[in-house]
Amino acid sequence: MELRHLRYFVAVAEELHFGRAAERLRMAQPPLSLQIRVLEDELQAKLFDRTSRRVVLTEVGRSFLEDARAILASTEEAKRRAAQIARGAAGRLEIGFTGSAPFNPMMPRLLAKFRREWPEVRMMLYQMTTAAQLEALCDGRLDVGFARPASSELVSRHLVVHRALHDPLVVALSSDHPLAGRDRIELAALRDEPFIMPPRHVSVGLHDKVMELCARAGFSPRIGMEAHQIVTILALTAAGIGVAVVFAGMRNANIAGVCFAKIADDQAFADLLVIHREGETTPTIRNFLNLF
Amino acid sequence: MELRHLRYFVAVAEELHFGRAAERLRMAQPPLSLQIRVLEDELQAKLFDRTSRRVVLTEVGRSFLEDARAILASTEEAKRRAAQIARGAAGRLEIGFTGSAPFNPMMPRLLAKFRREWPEVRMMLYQMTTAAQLEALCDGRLDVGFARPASSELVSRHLVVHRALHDPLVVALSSDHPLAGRDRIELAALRDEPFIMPPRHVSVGLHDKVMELCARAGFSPRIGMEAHQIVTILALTAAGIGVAVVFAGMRNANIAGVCFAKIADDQAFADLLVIHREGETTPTIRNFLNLF
DNA sequence: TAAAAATACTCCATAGGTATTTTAT
DNA sequence: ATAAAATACCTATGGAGTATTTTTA
Repeated sequence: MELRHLRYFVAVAEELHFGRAAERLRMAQPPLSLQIRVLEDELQAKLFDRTSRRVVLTEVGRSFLEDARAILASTEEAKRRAAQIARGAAGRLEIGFTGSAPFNPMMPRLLAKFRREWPEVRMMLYQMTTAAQLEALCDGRLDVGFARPASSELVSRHLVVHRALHDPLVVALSSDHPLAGRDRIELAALRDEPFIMPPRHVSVGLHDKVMELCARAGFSPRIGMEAHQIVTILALTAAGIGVAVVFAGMRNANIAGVCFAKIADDQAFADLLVIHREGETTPTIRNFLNLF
Repeated sequence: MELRHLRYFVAVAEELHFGRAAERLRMAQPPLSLQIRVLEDELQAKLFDRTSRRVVLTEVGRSFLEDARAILASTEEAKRRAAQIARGAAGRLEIGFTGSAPFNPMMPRLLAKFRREWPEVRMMLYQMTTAAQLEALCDGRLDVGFARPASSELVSRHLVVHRALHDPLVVALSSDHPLAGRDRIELAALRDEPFIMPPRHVSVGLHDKVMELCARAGFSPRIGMEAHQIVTILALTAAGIGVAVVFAGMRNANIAGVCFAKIADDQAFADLLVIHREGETTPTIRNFLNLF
């Protein structure tokens, strides 16, 4: 059985006349009769009771007409959907992001813009560590990731990065801290403070960057405590347990008892990157990247 | 697009290997590659990203795979359903019956038996006058009818009758009537009683039969009242308004205050007939008639 | 008898086969 | 170097056309 048989059958069932149906199908009547017979043979059931004077649907024919119409409609729908996805106007986009990414309004704004332009694309959002995102990007579980990998994490992977945001690093201090309220401080002033940091394996980029900045300021930071989540780190600084270096976007976290101060070092930044597979041709992904 | 394309596509999508898919489809690899390309051309979208080393589904391909599987499953389902209806094992059976028919357990029992043997067939039941049934049978709105037509009603219609039940006619009397309690009475004994009857246009068969029986008993009945429904006629006899001749099955109506008596005339019967179209070949109808 | 479906046959488009080349790891 | 897809070309099945016959209201 082929869709042709269904198309022919529906035409005859609608016209109840082989000649007119053939005309509508732009073909001759005999091959149409033949194909209907072939269909009947395959179904092992008569679809029409026909004499030379009139053609009527049998009970089987009435049932099969509904089914045939539904199947033909499904194929049109499938074609339409395929074309839509090919244009990037439908389908799914798998998006990874680190816990800190959405605190800067840039990322939420970007997602909103994409939604506005491509409302039929389902955006799937997954909070993941940078390392997990790189892994997932490589084996196709993610399409784009928002993260701040150390350049060492990118080597030999077929990934491309794109700077989404120039994100300065700031110092987070308890409001009770003597330096609280300063607009800008030298890292060296914090040489004796305990630092609160993410474990290196969770956030290689930030960890190494802080180490590098401290080294340049002439000291090696004492790590007072480690916490996986940036918001946890901020809560700990609010409690006066130590100081931390975090992304400027975290000012938006609005955690009570925390003050922020710029760092007097022009290398004090950790840009937010959008990461995707090299040579990715999926239109949905291309549409997303074209928003920049 | 033809179902063949979908079958081929699903095979390749499942094997992710043109050679193996071709083997599974019992065909050579080159025509398979060609047909997939034809499909892609029609959809105006690539379904696979393929190199000579590996084949992977594109986003469009993943979506189209779901659709293709669903469409192929629908066609199988449609074929299965058609075959079932062709065997008479599914579909609908339109059944007409006069108000009196179900009072004899024969008809309910028959329906129950059919339901047991062909549980997937939906029986549609319509209470209709005999004349309406004959009309509906002729133009296909009914498949079988339970009625007692006068033979004059059947002339020149392409209908066939089958005796479902030998149904004696009995006299219905009020319990207060002097003749109440008799097992069997002569119709002549009722010559002075008002008769309660259905209007002739509603029930030609019963009306004419009563007239004929009375004529043979040597009188012409005085029609005291007319009522459309047999149960109404019985209620009126219970009230002592007159006597009536009804089908023996109506004893089961259990209406208080009514007595029944056999009629001393061997022509006092009005068999219940099953009526259907001549040369009807629908398997559902054949299955129903085969229950006799 | 006339309208319409079925049959008989013919033809050619294209699905599918075989042989070979290209490509990517 | 090799496995696998693509390309080139050929074959033949069967879908569609034309002419004619059969059927039934």
